[in-house]
Amino acid sequence: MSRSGAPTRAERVHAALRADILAGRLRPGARLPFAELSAQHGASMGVVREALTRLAAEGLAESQPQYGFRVVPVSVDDLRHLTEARCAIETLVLRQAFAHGGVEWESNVLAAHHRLGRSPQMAADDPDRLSDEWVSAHSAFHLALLSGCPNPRLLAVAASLRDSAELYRRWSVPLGHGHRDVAGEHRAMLEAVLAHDADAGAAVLAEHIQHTTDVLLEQPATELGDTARG
Amino acid sequence: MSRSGAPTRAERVHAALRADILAGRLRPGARLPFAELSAQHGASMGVVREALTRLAAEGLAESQPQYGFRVVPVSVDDLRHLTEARCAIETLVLRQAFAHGGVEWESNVLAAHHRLGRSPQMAADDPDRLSDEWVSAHSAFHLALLSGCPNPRLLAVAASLRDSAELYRRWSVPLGHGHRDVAGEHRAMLEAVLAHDADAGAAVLAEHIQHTTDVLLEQPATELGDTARG
DNA sequence: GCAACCAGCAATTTCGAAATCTCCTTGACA
DNA sequence: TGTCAAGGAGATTTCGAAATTGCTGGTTGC
Repeated sequence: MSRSGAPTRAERVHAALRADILAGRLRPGARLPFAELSAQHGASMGVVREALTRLAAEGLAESQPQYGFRVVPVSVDDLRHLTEARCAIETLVLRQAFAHGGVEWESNVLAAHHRLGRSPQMAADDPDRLSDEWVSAHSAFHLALLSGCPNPRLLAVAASLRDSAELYRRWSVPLGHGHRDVAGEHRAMLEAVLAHDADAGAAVLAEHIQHTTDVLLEQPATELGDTARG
Repeated sequence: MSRSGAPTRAERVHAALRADILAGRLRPGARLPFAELSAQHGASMGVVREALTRLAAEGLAESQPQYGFRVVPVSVDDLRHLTEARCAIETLVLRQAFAHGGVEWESNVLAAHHRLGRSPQMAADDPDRLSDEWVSAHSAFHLALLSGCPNPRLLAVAASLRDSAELYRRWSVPLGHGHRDVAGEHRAMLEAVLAHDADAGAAVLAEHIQHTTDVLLEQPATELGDTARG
């Protein structure tokens, strides 16, 4: 959005709020009152309004006229739809990456995988929560996978869907802790890339996405239900 | 975004600006100065700012910090990428519509096609410009086609890409006037729907999308070039 | 003659308060 | 006792001006 070295105040608030939502510090469905956010981020209400407007357009918040903004609520149906959309579109993008990606793409994937493998998955202070470092590395690995696709439009769509999924993923991984081999799935993707096997890569990626959702859907409904309305 | 009966001022300005851009009244690359827009729409700069922020997030405008907003520029490369993305994603959505759409879907497509057929394609006052009525009916027909897909996430992605394409379509159709049988392509899609032939429907849709782009790309480069920088 | 610097201007960005609307509480009435 | 209406509190929405930033034109020095 901007390449200048002087980020506007609205951009900073936007980034901070976005991080808060993606990290789960702001619960889905929670209201986002102007006064509180203004004081918290040291900006006027107009600035906060712009940041929230951007978040709403990105699908991370929603606006109800004359009532304010709230973090976008989660729901089982939306998770199903989102998962289906990601399986379809991310595999599509990955196949284009296989078709057009060169040595540089492979190198980036390899590097991102290495960094991911060296990151501790769980936070040091809370073994039930993902570490920020791992989340960052995980996101970077998947982005590296997709970024071999030469079409920025398709890349943007895939990235946007991944962002929305981050809301759900935050709760999925702790729940499925121990029941699955996430690192193995990532390794399988890396091997498919190095072997130039697009079919295998797409299959593993689709399974990877679906698996994360399955873990969450197998949980009692309360896990998703009681956070939907804050 | 809102279902309340009281649209905020920002929403009205947003809708007006969006219509202006999609209709071509605001050229791609043109600056969008606050003072002028404020006076023109009778709203304060803060309101205009929110409207522009939304447009930027939708991909119809772009923001340059400390420099203001401009209508998103067009380019040959972006048109190619956008076309490829639409062919891939819209056919994907259409196939889901075939798989899950019922009688209601078929009826809606039939009705939208009828309305499209009854709309005059070119504006009465200017035979080189599309009529607003036809543009609206055309958009509604394609949306009806896609809306058989039960996945709102996929539908939203497809609709967003169609919006971006509207910027280019505005110039494509007058140029290709006479060289192609748009009505015939639409009829072929309708017949595929009524015959439950997903493969045929997807093929015709992809061809339809690609054809519109080909017409535009065959034109001298000036047509796209001199509007990119206003 | 050319490049760099400085002042002035125009535009965006930011702010805080006034206006408007919604929701909740309180009270009265059937 | 339940229902409805009016009032008040809190929030969002809107506005206009001040502050900041980037650009333009003229001037000075080499």
